[in-house]
Amino acid sequence: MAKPSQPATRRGEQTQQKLLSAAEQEFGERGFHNASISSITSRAGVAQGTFYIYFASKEDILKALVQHMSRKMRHSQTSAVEHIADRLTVEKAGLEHFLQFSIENQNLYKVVLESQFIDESIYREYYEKLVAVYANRLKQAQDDDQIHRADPETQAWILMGIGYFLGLRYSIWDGKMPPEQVLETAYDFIERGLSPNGPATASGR
Amino acid sequence: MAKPSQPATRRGEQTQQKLLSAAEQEFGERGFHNASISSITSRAGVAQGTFYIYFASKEDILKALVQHMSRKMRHSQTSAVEHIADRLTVEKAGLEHFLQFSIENQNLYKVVLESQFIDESIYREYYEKLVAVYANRLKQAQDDDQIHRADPETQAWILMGIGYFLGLRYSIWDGKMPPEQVLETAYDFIERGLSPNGPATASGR
Amino acid sequence: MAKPSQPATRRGEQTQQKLLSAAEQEFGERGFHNASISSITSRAGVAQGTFYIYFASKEDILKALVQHMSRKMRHSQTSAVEHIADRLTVEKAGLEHFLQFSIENQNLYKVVLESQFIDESIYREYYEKLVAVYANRLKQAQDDDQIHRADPETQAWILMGIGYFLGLRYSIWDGKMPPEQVLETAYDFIERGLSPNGPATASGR
Amino acid sequence: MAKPSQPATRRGEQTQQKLLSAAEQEFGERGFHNASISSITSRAGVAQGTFYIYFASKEDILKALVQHMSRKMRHSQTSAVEHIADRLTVEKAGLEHFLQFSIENQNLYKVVLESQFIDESIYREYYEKLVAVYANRLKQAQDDDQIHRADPETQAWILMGIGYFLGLRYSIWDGKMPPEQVLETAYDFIERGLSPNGPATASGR
DNA sequence: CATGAATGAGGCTTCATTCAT
DNA sequence: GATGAATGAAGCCTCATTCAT
Repeated sequence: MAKPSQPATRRGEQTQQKLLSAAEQEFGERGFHNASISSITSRAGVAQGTFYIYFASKEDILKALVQHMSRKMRHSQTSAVEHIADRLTVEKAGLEHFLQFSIENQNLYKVVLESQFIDESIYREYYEKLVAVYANRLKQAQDDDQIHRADPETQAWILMGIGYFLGLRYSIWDGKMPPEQVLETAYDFIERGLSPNGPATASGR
Repeated sequence: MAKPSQPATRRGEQTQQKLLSAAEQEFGERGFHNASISSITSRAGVAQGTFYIYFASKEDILKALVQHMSRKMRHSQTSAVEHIADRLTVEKAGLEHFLQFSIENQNLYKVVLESQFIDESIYREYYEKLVAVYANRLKQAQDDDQIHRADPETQAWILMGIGYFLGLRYSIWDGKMPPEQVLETAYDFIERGLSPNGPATASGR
Repeated sequence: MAKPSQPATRRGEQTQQKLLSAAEQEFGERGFHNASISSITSRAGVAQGTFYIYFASKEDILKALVQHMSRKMRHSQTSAVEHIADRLTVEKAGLEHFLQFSIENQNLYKVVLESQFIDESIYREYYEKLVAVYANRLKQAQDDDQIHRADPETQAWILMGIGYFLGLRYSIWDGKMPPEQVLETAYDFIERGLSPNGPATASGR
Repeated sequence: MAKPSQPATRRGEQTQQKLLSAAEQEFGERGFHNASISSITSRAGVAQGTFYIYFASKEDILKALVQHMSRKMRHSQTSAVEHIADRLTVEKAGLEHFLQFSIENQNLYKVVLESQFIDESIYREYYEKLVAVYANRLKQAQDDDQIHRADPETQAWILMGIGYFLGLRYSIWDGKMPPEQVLETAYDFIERGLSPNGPATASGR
């Protein structure tokens, strides 16, 4: 019942890694509920019982996977844009990078999405941490007057929403980057939405 | 195995309805996989076997539910905005309406979201039909020069993405409409993103 | 519970007939246990409940089918050979006729064979009645010194056994009459086995 | 879904054996369809789930049983007659041995018979392998001019047919060897049918 | 006579988890 | 650390039969 201890030996570490990789594939391909521990151990080439040396339960390994993806995604985002000076460009690059990352980590990404139906808290945590990264970036940009001033957290959810659906539609369903015109439209939308100079509309808020 | 036939009597129709409502609650509250047919039939006040007179399987009733929600959502969207003349206002109203609708139909909405992990095709169908509604609306607005000219389908996915995450964050997680400042930011973003007059940005496209 | 009464009207008679034919097909094609009453009624074009107007249970209609086959088979055998004078020829013709009959009544025949695993008594009755026909025929032939004198009932079981396996192998499995050389060998074996003049063997019994 | 692997330990082997014996009894006594896995496992003294460690399904264990019987029967036949020199005597001894064997292995034998209605292919395989043993024996006898020359495979089906019905009638239904006069008649029939010296019949083929 | 909705018991099968070796 | 046999609860689904209309 107690959380299994961390591996003490190199061999143990390898076994744990094999289990994580196997679970990533199994969950990604068949979904959490259709996945079975025995499939995971068999993919990993270990006996069923071995699983419980490293993970307390099926949900436990899911959580580990989501948290792993959480770190990976945030690092990926950060390192992808940290060298870009222009803040508007940053957000467009962030989207592109996210789409690329989704393609390359399809299984892990699906695991994250599905986690909301297994344990909402790990899913919320994932997005709340990610939103924090975005919101922070946006807040700074606002302070530097490089983007439009508004609630940065909401801006972050919006950007994630855009990425989410474009990612679903293209990265997950089609397995490839969106066509040029789609990216154009998306970049354009983001640029307009975030640009510090509002549109000269009559209703001009 | 044969697809259950449609009810031939009034009584049958009522039973089928009771099952659909019961499934909506059960799936919404416990999720598809934790839901059990016996819970559904017991909520509906019928015997377990009765379920299979009307639905071929657990997945079959899920599909029926998603398709029901699909129609309901599209009608709701359409009728909510059809009397609004200004096209930019339409899209903002559409978002607000969507968020309200999500709160009022939480269970059904969760069923839709989860369906992607049970049968991707019904989930895709749901969103592709919905996107068509939006894209059509946007295309016309473009033709009337009331919104910015760009790929209307992508604009539709973007708007849905914004609604999706705001809906998840507030309607589903918090069960209420987002606070004023969030809506403000979202409306603002949409208005800027769609406004026919581009923002006078330095990077000016 | 009580045996359903015989149909009183012409319409009822037709419905009963439709059910019997449907059951013959259904049982023959899918086997007794995989057959379902609802399939039978649906083949017959009547409602499920109608079945129980004519038959007390699933086993009841099986019994009716076997008894029908029993009469049909015995009539067929009798009428096929009654005009043949030579008693040895009769038995060879009986075999040929049986094989032909098995092909033409495959479904019914399979029903008979399977009945032994549903209700042994109806199966026994079927074969005991059939053996009586054969044994009677053989007894008379012996009395006329036209075949070898031995226990006629055993001779009957033997002839049925030969027919049974040849029927299984060719009529049921292959759906056609055995090749010439097989029939030759079988006729020859029967002729030798039954001929009034024993073989001139050393052990000559 | 994956085919259960063979037991890796002695304990596993024993459990598998217990399940096979339990199934033999259960199927033999109640028939395949009335038999239940839970009855089998309870007879074997293991939990229900244990069954599926060793067999993929109810049909799978049936198949294992039929194949087991197939080997047992063929070995039994072979070893029972291999020391007999006279080929006619061999076939008569083969029949007697078969009848005895059927009594001693009633349950297993019933399982074989019923298998034809569960999976025809395993039933066919059973008889085709058995026929091969007989046909081979008969072919050699013909080559040695010890029996009548004819299609040996057909002769084999005929001998099996004789055994089949006598076995059904006496071993299975009555549970004992046929009375003397029945055996006499059968032996006589076989001897005449197979004897190298044809009967001096008028129609003399 | 006929309908078809309803029943509810029963069975097969899966699988996360435990534990003795 | 690792194994793999064993558990047993739980769930989906089928189907013969009944009955009100």
